[in-house]
Amino acid sequence: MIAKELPVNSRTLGLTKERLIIVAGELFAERGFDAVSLRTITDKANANLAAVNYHFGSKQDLIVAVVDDIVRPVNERRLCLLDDIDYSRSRSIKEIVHAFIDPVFDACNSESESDNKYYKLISRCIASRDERVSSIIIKQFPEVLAKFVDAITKALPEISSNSAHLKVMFMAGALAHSLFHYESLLLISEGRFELNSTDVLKSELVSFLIRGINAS
Amino acid sequence: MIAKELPVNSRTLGLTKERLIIVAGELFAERGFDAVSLRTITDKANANLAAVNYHFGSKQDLIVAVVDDIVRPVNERRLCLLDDIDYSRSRSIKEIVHAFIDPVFDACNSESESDNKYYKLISRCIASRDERVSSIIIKQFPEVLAKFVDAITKALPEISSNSAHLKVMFMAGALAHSLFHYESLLLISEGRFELNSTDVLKSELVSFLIRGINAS
DNA sequence: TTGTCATTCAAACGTTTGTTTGAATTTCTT
DNA sequence: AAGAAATTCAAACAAACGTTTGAATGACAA
Repeated sequence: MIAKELPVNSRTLGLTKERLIIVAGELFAERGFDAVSLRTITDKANANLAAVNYHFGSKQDLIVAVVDDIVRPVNERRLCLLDDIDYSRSRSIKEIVHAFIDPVFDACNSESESDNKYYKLISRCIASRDERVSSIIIKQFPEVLAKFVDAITKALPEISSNSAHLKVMFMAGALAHSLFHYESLLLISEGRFELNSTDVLKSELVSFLIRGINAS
Repeated sequence: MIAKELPVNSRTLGLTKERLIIVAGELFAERGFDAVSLRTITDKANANLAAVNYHFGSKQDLIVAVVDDIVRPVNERRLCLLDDIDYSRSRSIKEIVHAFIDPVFDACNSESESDNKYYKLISRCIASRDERVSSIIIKQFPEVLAKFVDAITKALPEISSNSAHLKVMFMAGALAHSLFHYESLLLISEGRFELNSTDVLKSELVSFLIRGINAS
């Protein structure tokens, strides 16, 4: 009843399961976790309705699988980049910001398909206002938060722990918000805003955050 | 069938209607617009289930009423503060940031009751990832966005329109994110973060944004 | 008081939701 | 080829949802 171990044959290994994760990710990104029904997912994935419960156990477990697959490698890469920082240099704040930002953009760009879909999905994860999603994030985030707070404190010994905590939160908010509403900004600005590449967004964001974090 | 004009008697004017808006606001803030059912709202408001459809027409119209009542005065106050800025002074960026931030904190503090509930609700509005909500916001936001972009451009003539647009978005993201996750930061940080007053949050946020926007 | 309107109420409606079931089918092992 | 395991499938389930209905209740004017 509950999903067993991995399938036996590698040729058909998780074909349906993988399709479900991909399609669910796209739909969750565009409409949100609540607004997408299992029937919508399974229809688009050419799978049977019961496939979700067979492979994942429940819709909640599908959400966990989708979110975890996205957030975990990003956070691991963040901590990896953070370890390489030399705090004796004056550019350490810049490196801290990049350690936080780069893995997200890299993950998005590595997904050739579905373009901005992935940006929206990952931003839904970062800034989720949904208990069922943030409960997944919250398991990984304490370590990430603590290490970035430590990093900022090392780079800026004069600021308080509270201030460092808040700076990380401001950084996460600016990142998630711009990733998610980046597309609609094109519409809202009524033609006065144009952006052909996320590289511009990223560089603007990085310089914004570097200066912001350096604020006393 | 659909709600008519204002009730006749001022003594009973909108009593149930007002209770519904207040209770709905609290519940929407805490759990989100989707996760709260009409039955939950009407139960807590000591009203009949049909009261929502009678007074507002539909759940969507209730959401519109709740969101609009919160966002409209904030945006009006923002534009008002923006008009008073003298761009010949060097502190104009600081005033722009305050024009964007202050109305939100003022609105939250004016609500004596339900404390951080109001912060979460308004942050759900600012950074809503729900089409049905953002469609309400999007009606007011183009004007607000355009005027803040103009203000930033006046204060920093050397930056591009794209850059100004992005700075507004970064500002909104940092604001919304910190307002919403401010409470959970106390838990995530595992005791290493303490904040007894939102004044500290606000001042840290303001200085963060001022420096960030001044980034070239 | 009578009549009219606004409001409340209990009950039911039709839909959609996630989930479960048991048989059919496919896949792989022996 | 035969049997076992994994997977797919159509169908149904129970629960929750927003909405509607029509009668009951209240308030107020004539």
